[in-house]
Amino acid sequence: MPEGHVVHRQAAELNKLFAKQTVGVTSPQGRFSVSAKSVNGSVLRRAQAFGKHLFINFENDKVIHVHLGLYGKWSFLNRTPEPVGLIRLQIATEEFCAQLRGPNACTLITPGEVKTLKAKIGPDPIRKDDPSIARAKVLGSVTPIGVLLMDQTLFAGVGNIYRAEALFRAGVNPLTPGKDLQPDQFDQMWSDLVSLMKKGVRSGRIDTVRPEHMPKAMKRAARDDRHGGEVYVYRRSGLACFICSSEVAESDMRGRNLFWCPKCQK
DNA sequence: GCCATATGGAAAG
DNA sequence: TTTCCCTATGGCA
Repeated sequence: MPEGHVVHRQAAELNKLFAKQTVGVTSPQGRFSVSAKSVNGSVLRRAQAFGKHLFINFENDKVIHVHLGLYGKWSFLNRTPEPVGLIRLQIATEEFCAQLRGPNACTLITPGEVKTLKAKIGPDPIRKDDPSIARAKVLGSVTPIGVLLMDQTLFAGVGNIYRAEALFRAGVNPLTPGKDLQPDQFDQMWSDLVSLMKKGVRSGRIDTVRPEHMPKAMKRAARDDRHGGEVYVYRRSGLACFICSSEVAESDMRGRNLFWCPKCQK
């Protein structure tokens, strides 16, 4: 259940363990067996992340495309254990093993399909992509910025946590139409996402609380910590805002949980 | 044991 | 706009 920073870490981990090596590729669960066979025993060239999409390149132009969706998960091990649970894809050498469970997508695709997919992925803050086209679309859109931030053609790799936190840090109400944003506000949020998400790649956590607010954040209830970092509003509904002490709000936005501070984000 | 929930996205209606 | 998919986990009987 990752956002973009985790996918970039997973690509790096796959490269560290397997790049340029001959690997065993299997599908203990069976659902990916036919495709796994076609790359089993071949050389894994490299893995790369674009937003939340992962591409694992093998020799002979074979590519496995993985998207974790809500439930997908990678495990990295320094041995190959007996399969536990439903393992869609397993990549292994004598030394290391990577296991993939519950992905939204795990398919063998052609170079043409890679191209089509990549063309649909918007600028990724972690890749330092140029956001100017997305910027123009956002600043001309009547759609709420809270919805736009989840649009992967505009902000690749941003998920529900980074959305909530970037909006909070910018002091922007999620319902604000894109066209009502000041251009400065877009630029500030974009550069904020770049630094927050790159920090996330380094640490493997989502930490968004500024140093001056950390004392309050450290006193939070344990239940807020499920995502593994320190945040202002994500999953903190009903609790006191670290800045103004009013209750953090929660609602549904296009089928996803939305968190924000009604006072700090007018 | 059963049920609700989750950092997502595509397909169906 | 709603439904569906995929899996693991935590809370509660």
